[in-house]
Amino acid sequence: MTPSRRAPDNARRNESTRQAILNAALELVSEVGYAKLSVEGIAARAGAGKQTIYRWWPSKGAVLFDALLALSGGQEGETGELPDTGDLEADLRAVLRATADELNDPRYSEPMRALTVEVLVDPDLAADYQQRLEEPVREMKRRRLRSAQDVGQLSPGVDLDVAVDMIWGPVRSRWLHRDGPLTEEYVDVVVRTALQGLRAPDIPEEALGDQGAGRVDSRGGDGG
Amino acid sequence: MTPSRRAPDNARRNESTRQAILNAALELVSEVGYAKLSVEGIAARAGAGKQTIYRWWPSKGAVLFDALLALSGGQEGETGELPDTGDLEADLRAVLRATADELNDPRYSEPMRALTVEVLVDPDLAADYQQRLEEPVREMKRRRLRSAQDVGQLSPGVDLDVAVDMIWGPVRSRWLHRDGPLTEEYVDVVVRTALQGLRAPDIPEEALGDQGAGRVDSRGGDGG
Amino acid sequence: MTPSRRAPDNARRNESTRQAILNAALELVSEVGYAKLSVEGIAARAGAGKQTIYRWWPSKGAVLFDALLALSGGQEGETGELPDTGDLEADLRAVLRATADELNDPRYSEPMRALTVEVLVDPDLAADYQQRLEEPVREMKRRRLRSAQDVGQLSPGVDLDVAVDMIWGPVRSRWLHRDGPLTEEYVDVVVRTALQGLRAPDIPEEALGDQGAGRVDSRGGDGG
Amino acid sequence: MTPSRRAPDNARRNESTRQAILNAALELVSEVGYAKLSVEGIAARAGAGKQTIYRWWPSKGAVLFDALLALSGGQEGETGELPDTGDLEADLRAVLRATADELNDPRYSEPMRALTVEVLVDPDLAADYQQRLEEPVREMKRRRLRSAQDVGQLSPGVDLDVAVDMIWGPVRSRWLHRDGPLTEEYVDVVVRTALQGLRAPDIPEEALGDQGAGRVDSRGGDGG
DNA sequence: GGTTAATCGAGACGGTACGTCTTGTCTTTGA
DNA sequence: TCAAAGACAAGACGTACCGTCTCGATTAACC
Repeated sequence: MTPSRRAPDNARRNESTRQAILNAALELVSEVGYAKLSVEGIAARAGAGKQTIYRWWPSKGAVLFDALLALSGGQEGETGELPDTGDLEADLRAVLRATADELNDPRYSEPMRALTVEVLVDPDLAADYQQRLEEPVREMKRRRLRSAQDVGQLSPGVDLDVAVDMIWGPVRSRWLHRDGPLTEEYVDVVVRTALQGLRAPDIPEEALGDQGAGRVDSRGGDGG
Repeated sequence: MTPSRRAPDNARRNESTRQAILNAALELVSEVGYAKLSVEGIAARAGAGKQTIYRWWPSKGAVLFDALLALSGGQEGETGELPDTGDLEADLRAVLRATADELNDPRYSEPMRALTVEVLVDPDLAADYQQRLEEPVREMKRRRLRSAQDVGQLSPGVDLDVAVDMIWGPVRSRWLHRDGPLTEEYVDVVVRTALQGLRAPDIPEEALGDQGAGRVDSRGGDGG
Repeated sequence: MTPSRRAPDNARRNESTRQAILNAALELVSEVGYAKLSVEGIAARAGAGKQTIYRWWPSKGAVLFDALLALSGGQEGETGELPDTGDLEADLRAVLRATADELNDPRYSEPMRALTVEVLVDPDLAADYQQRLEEPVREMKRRRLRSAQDVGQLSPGVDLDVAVDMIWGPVRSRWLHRDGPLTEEYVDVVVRTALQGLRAPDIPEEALGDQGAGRVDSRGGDGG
Repeated sequence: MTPSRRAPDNARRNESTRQAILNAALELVSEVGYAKLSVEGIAARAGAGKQTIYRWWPSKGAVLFDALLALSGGQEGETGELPDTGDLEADLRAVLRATADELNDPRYSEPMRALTVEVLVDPDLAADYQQRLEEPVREMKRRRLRSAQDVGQLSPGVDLDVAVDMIWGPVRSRWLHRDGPLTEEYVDVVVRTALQGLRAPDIPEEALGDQGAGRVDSRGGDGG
């Protein structure tokens, strides 16, 4: 895109100030929570002027978004791939356990929850989020499921977006709404159930390995 | 509970003022959105004093919660039951279609989204919400699923909370995050998949009745 | 005047806060000068909210005006009279010496200079100043001079506004522009010189040529 | 003066940019008034960088001062002389009528008022103004009055600075404070009245009591 | 039925943060 | 090698709401 007449000139941007602002945003959101996060506070903590923030970001949500992206090291377009060992269930289990670990770490989880909530509320931010994070990630998930269809581990008639919803939806939901703890057992059961259905007879215990019983205590104290 | 020294005396409460405040809150949240909803604005619209609001509600989220409860006509404890015709899949289909209809009506949906988001963010409100709405409803869902287990329509080993997550989670998630439209086809596929699993071979078309193909176009324009 | 719907209700005004604001304004204008005087600073020093200032005054100049009025103890309409011992020159000398004393006291002089300058620059404030201070004082001066005309100490043909300008103009000018020190000697000479000019009998009309009468309508519309 | 280490090298100065800046300052001060005049605005209008202004002028007041000097065509030191036809009153009348004409022209008057006010408020600018404009002009006025003393049109005992104040003070005051219109009649009356006072023979010393001599040292260090 | 205590509309108050504006300095870039 | 362009830290502007706090003026309950 040709830089428009009014758009700030990215080349002149002070990178160290940008870093200071993103760090300040992350620190403050951890310390005081998103509701009490303020542009003034970020600027003060970063030793920056407020105008410098307003020059480059449209809202505090956008600052936090960039801060989290930088934290995940995730470079813009770079999506990567989900693991594909040929065993869909095992791969999904690994992926979701890793996700659960991240979501159980408050340093990452609390800012992430704040951002997620802000995205629900700010349509401009939502568009950005959708384009730069949500859609690439969802496509990555679809690719892994398509590959599973190719090798007959997933019904060929299944809509891949529905499949993504069935597998990742419950975990995201439980995390976001704090419906219960995100344990390894929980994600394992979700993966297995999504793939086999609730109606299916229980898998014999011996087939489960050390993942424990098919029935887990999935509800309990939140701890938070 | 004995009324404490400080608690306001419910008996003296002016009911018409209460109604005016709840109505004003609903109107304003539709007109300007939750972010721009303010206690001052509600008071002005309702022709009430700010103190009158602060006397009876701890936050604007709490006002909105009461407003939505009143809107749903739902009286406090009264839970009701999910339909139980003996056919679990048909019953769930009916329930979720009705839910989808509600969530597709912006008059109900937008304030509801606002409240849901506020609950994610305000722990005090969350506790109230959990106790007065979330838990009773979840128990109602669990009861229906338990009944299905009793008649062998659901695997006996399944954790009922996980089951609730598998069935309602994807729909709630898709609605809240605006991942795609909440069509009848979508909820039907979710119900069927949750019960049968993604791995299962496609159900023969003739068995589906007029619900259409097993594969639906579940993604597309949001419509909202 | 009936209080208009939107005007703040003076009865509810917190008098001690008002005093604190006026004091803070006076202190700050002495300490940092008018240019660096800020509404924020006044509010902070007074322990008041900014809105409280904006509720009651339209500008920092207006605050300072009220502060100086309060300082002079001058109650709104109450004008008082200049001394009238029967000796115009002696009376004027006494009055101007007292004025010079005030203007030589920086505690009064510096805020006064700031206000005077602001009046030159802010038309809204100027109107207020004109009505509440300037005009009543000028009328008081005119009254004293009129009385001198009655007893033959001032030429009957002299325009009283010109006379006021001739007597007080040089002093005000020298003070405001810091053209030199305001000593007793200076004001004495100004009084004597002005009166020698003003005391003289009218020049015969025929000697004036076409410059018109000795008495001109020297006051009137400003013309913008 | 030898250019100090820090002073910009005048030889390298871009004259057309300097002109553009002075013109922009004059235009803007007419359009928006001094209060809303900003260095940014001048730079933008002149197509110059802000730094170019800050390099050559210490403040926006200094820019305006130079702009007005350039407008009056007045070259730095060049003072000129007041007319001297031998008739003091006629000469003063002519000079003050011309002054009044200038002050009645808003194109000149409004920037001039702005500058005058700024001089009252900015000591650095005041020093410059005093040295480059005020004092040379006052000396010019003194010269004319001294010449009048020599031919007996002005009392020999009169302090020339007081005389200048008596003649020009009321006009400057009336203009600056918008006390009334600056008509030909007004300036004529001021001149006549002032001269009648100043022309009079000195009052015998013994009549003055202890107020001291008729001639006072009315000028001197400001002390501030 | 009169007393009395709480609620009500209203809105001032001390605050915090907003998003904008300007200042004066520093940095990059293009001619 | 200079000047335009403009990013930057700083901080005031005037506005919007926050949640608390008086005010009188109704109510409503209890004597």
